[in-house]
Amino acid sequence: MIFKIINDNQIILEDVHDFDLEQTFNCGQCFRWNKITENLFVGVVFERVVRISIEKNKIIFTGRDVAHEFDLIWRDYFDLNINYYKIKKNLSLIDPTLKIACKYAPGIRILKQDFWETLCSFIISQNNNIPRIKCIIERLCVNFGQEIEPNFFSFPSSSVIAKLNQADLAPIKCGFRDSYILDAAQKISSREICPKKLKSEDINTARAELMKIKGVGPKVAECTLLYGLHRLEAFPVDVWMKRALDAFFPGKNASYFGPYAGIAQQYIFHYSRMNPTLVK
DNA sequence: GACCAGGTATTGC
DNA sequence: GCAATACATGGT
Repeated sequence: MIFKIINDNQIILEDVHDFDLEQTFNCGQCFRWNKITENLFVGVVFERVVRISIEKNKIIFTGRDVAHEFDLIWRDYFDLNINYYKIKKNLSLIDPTLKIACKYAPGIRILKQDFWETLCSFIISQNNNIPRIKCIIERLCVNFGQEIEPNFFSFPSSSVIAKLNQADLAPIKCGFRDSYILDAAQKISSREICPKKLKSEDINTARAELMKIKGVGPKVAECTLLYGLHRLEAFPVDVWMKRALDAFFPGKNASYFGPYAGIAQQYIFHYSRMNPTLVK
C-alpha cells in the first residue's frame, strides 16, 4: 500500500489489496456510511465526517486532518494492518463453500468501530431490518449528537444518552428497544461495563459481561465483540447465519472456522444475504 | 391484514 | 431446561 499526502485534508491510497469500500460498507457491519454517487461514499466516524472517492486504483480520503490522522485512526479503522490475503487463503483451506464466500466479496474488511456506537447500533438491530436500523440511528444522532458539519451529526456519547428517559427517546421511534438503549448507556457511562476489560478478557467472560445489559443476548454481544472490540474469534449467528450453517455447514459451529471465525462469518453472512435462494 | 426484519425477555410447561 | 409468545415500527 502506498499512501500519498496531498494536503492536510486529503490523502490518496494506491496499491491497496483485499479492500473494497462497497463490500466493506454494505456487508452489514456498519450503519453510518452512505453511497452518494457511484464513486463516492460519505461516513461519520469518531466525530469526523469523511468522504472517500474511488478513481481507478486510487482511494481518495477527504476530511479535516485526514493526513495527520491516517496512521492514528484510519489505518486501524479499516484494519489495513492485517493481511487479509493470508487470512482468506487459510479460511479457504477449511471448507470449499467458505472459499466460495471469500471469493464472492474478497474486499470485505472488518472495521474497528467505536465500542459504544457498535453496542447501541446492534441493540437497535434486533428484530429489525437494515434500512430501518439506519434510519433510527440517524434520528438518534440528529436528536442527541453534535452537528459537526452542517447536516452531519456525531453519534451521541453514552453519558448523554444515560441522562435521558423513554419519553426523550420517542422521536427516534425505536419501539421496545428504548429501555435497552438506556440500560446500555447507563452501564457503559458508569463504567460498570468497561470496554478495555472486555477487550482483554477471556471471550466467554466478556460475552457474559455484555449480556448483563437488558436487551443484549448472544447475537448482540457477539456483534459488539467483533465489530466494536475487534475480537476476530467472535461469531455472530443471526437468521442468515443459521440458514447458511444449515445449508452449507450442517452440524458445524464457530470452532470449525478457527481463530478468525468472525471474518469467516462476515464472508458467509454477506454471501448468503446476497444469494438468498441458496440458503432459504 | 398477515408477515417479516442481523433477537431478546418473559411466560408456560 | 426448552418451546412458544409478545414486543414497536414500517415496509411488502
